[in-house]
Amino acid sequence: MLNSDARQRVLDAAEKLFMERGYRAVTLKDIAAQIGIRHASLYHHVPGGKQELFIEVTERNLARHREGIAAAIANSPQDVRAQLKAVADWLIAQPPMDLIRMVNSDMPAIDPRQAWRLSQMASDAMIEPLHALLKQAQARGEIAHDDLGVIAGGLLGMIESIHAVPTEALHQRGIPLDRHDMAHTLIDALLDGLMRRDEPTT
Amino acid sequence: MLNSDARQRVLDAAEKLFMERGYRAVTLKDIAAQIGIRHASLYHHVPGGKQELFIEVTERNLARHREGIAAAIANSPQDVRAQLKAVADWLIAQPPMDLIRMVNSDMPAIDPRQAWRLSQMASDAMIEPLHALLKQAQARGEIAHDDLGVIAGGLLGMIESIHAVPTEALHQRGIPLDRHDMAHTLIDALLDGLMRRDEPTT
DNA sequence: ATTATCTATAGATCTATAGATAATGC
DNA sequence: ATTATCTATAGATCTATAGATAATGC
Repeated sequence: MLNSDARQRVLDAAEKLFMERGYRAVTLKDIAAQIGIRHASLYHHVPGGKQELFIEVTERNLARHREGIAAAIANSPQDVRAQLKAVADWLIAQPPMDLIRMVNSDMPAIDPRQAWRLSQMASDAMIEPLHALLKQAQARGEIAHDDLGVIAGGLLGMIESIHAVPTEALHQRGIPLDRHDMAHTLIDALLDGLMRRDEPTT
Repeated sequence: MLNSDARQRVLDAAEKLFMERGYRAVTLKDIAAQIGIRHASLYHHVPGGKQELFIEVTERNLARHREGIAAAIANSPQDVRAQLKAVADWLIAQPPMDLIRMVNSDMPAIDPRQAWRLSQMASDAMIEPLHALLKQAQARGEIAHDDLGVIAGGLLGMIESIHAVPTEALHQRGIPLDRHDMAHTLIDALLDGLMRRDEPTT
């Protein structure tokens, strides 16, 4: 069986660790330890070794992101705010997608052609769907901006930055804003703007 | 001489590489190679070894960020937009400050007490100055929001995300938006909001 | 003289392979 | 029988130390 249950456990553990810490910061022993086997046993499921394992699970992760984002949008009303919040909720529930680390640390460590391919996939899976969402909202007249590509990237970075808030920090705070609330706050701010608009004089 | 010229070169190279790729992804050999010496020679300047080197240059980098951000603000007019753009210009000129990677990959790899200390420093150097900037703008009546702490974090993530745009991508584009222009675009968007506001009927 | 670098090497860790043993599915 | 795991080990790489050699500053 080329796609056994055990193989999936290997891929799941590898995906979680690689996405969380990056290619070089994860050893095969770490991955094996997480599912309670010896690292040599990994090769039975992934004969290609560490690099191929990384490439496979990164592809898998990006494909899931593409689907998850698409589903979040599809299950929301035709409204930028609702759609962006649905996307954010989905992203927050995932392991961090650290594109800065991917570009500057992971990609230089693997085969350049594969790196290029993965970078393309990342752009297609993460930036493009957001860009499309924004363009459609613009077509509907909800928003107005002429650099929506740049906005899509910044929006993603803004949402993902919530993954830099350590988990404990959320519990020990006075008013425990959870990650989803934070994401919604950021989206509202970007849509409505921070500038104070003078109230119409009553 | 405890602070020789050669020692500074070591720290500079280490800082650049560690900030770019993260603790585990940089070897002492990488650092030595960048300044054209053998890795064993590093120990003459940094007897504490890799971990202490990482801690020292991370502290240094965070201190520089604190100063650089403060200076950018101090040299700007009292205006949120100008101040934020000055901060962004400074950040864009620095190596990426990948807080997601720091929290999830670098910090778990070093001594927990040092990790806690560095995390505090990062918050003080990066988030606090932005938070203070926003609070003052609010006090001046320029902006209005009641979660400026969250906004400060998101703003930082948004600006830093520009470091995920590969350098080549900037050159091969039709209209070559440079990183500074992108940062300014994002700041304008956050201040003004994306929502279309109906023009006053003429 | 002191400071900076080098060569050589130890010991740990990491990726990967080979071949034996255990578990599972007919 | 086939699939999954294990032990043992090779070879590479990594951090770190020791002691020799080269460069520099009086």
